[in-house]
Amino acid sequence: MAGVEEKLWKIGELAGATGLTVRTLHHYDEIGLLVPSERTQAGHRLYGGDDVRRLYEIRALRDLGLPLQEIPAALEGDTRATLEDHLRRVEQDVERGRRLQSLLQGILDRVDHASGLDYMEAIQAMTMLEKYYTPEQLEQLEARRKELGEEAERQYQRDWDELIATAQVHYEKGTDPSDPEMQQVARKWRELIELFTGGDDALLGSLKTMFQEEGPERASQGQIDAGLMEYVGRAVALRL
Amino acid sequence: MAGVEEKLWKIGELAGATGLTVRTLHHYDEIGLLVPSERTQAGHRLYGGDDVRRLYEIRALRDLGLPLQEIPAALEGDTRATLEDHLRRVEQDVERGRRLQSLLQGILDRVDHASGLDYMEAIQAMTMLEKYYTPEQLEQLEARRKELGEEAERQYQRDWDELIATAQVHYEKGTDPSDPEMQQVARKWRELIELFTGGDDALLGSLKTMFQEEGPERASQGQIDAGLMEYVGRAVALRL
DNA sequence: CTTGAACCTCACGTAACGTGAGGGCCTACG
DNA sequence: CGTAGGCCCTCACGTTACGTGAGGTTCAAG
Repeated sequence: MAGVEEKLWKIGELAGATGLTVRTLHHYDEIGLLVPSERTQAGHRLYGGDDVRRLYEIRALRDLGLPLQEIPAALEGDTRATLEDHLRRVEQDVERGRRLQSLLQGILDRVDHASGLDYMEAIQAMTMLEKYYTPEQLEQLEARRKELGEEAERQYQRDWDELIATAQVHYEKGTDPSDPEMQQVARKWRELIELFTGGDDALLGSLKTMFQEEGPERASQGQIDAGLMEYVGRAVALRL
Repeated sequence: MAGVEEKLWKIGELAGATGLTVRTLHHYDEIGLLVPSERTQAGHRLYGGDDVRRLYEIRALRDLGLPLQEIPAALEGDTRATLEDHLRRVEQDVERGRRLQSLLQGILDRVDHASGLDYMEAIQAMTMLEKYYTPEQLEQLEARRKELGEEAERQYQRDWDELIATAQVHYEKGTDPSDPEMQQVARKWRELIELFTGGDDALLGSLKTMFQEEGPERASQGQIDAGLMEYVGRAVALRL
């Protein structure tokens, strides 16, 4: 079959035919990914049929998100392993993205609905929540919040604000934890927590862990200090 | 309060305290993100309380994946808009990642189970499927394949291979489409397609569109050429 | 006064090209 | 036959968020 000249492509033609840019083909040449098998005397690149076929394969793998560096290996038989590795990376990326997404969503929601909370506080808060609650628990909380609606949530926030203020007053006055008024506070306290956890003991556990490890100030966004927490803790424990 | 000197941090101390590297702080200085408010005579950087607070905010926003370029805006009041934009980008990334994930998974599955299909063919095939089927339809197909199990799928492949071979023979012999033998083929053909679509008309529609726009050769991975397709089409349409 | 630690300023490398800058080659048209 | 486009060539810098030396200065302890 000598004398049968196959078509040779100039770089611009090949670029036009494949939808890639001339610069991209230059780049592939530079890094040795696709070196045209011929050049004209003037140095112009000429791509043969094998080059073109290789380019189509390169583009297919690139479009799958493979790093250019890994494409030669994939074209020489390590396809399976290369693609499996890549899939694992993609899965991890997606997972990270999802966590980030719910984190951001949580921050924006929190700033919308919580009273007087600025962005940095909301970010701190959500970051802490991500640390102590599992993704499922966070979804659970999110779901119940949506179920209750915005008004109920604002009311819930107001109830807490008021309850904490009342407790603070008793704490400063030195009211005994067993005092009926303080026990009334304690009952309401348990009730609000129950409303939050929805009776889920795992959620309650995560909440307690967070308060223990971060301390009441951070866990409550500065609403409850260590002294007040300890005082309320005693009243709640009495269960009179 | 004059004379009350607040603590000034040297770059190494600040790096150690925040978990960042000295190089990172250098970088933030270079790009103007965090310029230390003081320097010693020798040129050593000194960070004041305001600098430290700003750094914590910077780190929080950076950890949310915000580009450094957008952090100044976020720190000066455009927080909401910046975070919302960012959330949208993250959502898009996750979506792209998910599509890519199912594409890769599909390719690997296909190479595992389809007879004699190499990677480039599998990639071509999956890319084409992604073009004609909605993500939901792809999930649906995936789900049913898992439901049926590997053996059933291999059997399904063998059934098609055999049926196409038989049809090819009749096509070449010139058997009339209305011939009982060919009508037998046509019934089996309808049956296998029904098995594939599970009776879902939308799926059937996508399949037909794919065969029309890509042509039988590409859509069938080279198993069915235009002539055979037309011939079988006539036999199937008869419904004797 | 001398070290060793900590600090400084360049400056290159990373991934996959985009975007000129400055300069040859080729072909059609006047 | 000269020239104007059009296509080609080779640098080489810019992008993102730093990592990693190189080479030299300053600080704090002995």
